[in-house]
Amino acid sequence: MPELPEVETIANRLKDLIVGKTISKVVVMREKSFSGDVANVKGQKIIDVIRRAKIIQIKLSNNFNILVHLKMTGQFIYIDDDVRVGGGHPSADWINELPGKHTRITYFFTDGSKLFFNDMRVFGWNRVLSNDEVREVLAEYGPDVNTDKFTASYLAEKINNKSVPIKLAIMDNAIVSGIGNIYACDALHLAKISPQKSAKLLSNEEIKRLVEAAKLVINLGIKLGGATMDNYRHVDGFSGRYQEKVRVYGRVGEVCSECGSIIEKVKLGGRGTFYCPVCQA
DNA sequence: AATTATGTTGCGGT
DNA sequence: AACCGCAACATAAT
Repeated sequence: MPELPEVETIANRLKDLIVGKTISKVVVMREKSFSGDVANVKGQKIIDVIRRAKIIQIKLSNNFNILVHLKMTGQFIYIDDDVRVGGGHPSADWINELPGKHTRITYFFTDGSKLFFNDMRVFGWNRVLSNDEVREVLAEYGPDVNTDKFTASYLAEKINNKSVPIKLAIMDNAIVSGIGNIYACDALHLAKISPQKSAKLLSNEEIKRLVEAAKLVINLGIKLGGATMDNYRHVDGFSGRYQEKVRVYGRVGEVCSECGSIIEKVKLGGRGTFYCPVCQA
């Protein structure tokens, strides 16, 4: 899935586009992508769209919500009267053809506009939940990486007895929310810490550097509208630009911007992990 | 053509 | 309990 910057970009744009609209109809093409009662969304007005962790919360006027996790390949594409917002023409077929092969849910609004939930791999979900149920779900997540609650002392306390590689610790959303594979790799490179290093062996100095680096790369990601490595698109179909600034993610065999060494790739927790063997020794 | 990888996370096993 | 590996699924790349 999109990580925090990608989800933030989508939630912000969605807010501008659909707050105030009323849902007239929901068409579910793939049951696995949707749970809850359609009756609780039909006829309801959208009063807000916010992001928490990597989750989008669409708040409805009846105190219910559509909670959405995009997982790996989920995407929202918004169409107003068949005119693409922004007037762009993204080249990918799965965006030009709507509903497409991977459209799992379509939300129809009373003004004729539509919101498509596409999800190639069908890992993502849309759940209709009460306010209380939403609170319960979100309570499982650690503080968002880009908030003041995520501090060096907080992280130190969370990892001081964890022997897992530090990269897996910062990708654990119960510890800190919002960091996925791309930004984990890049944050560790910026902080000059080996992704394999056991979490509990980090010095206080390293923890401080890591927290600052994570905030920096995540905030840069937000500023650039996320990273479009593959499936991620903005709500109106356009790409993000963080991939143009990526430090190490996906750059195996290329040159480290800091020292000129060749970037290597290993597997950690089953995920591709990119790092500079010299800067992050 | 079969194998491997993919922006996530939750499960079942050790 | 902490940790590891893999499964959920579809596709593209090697």
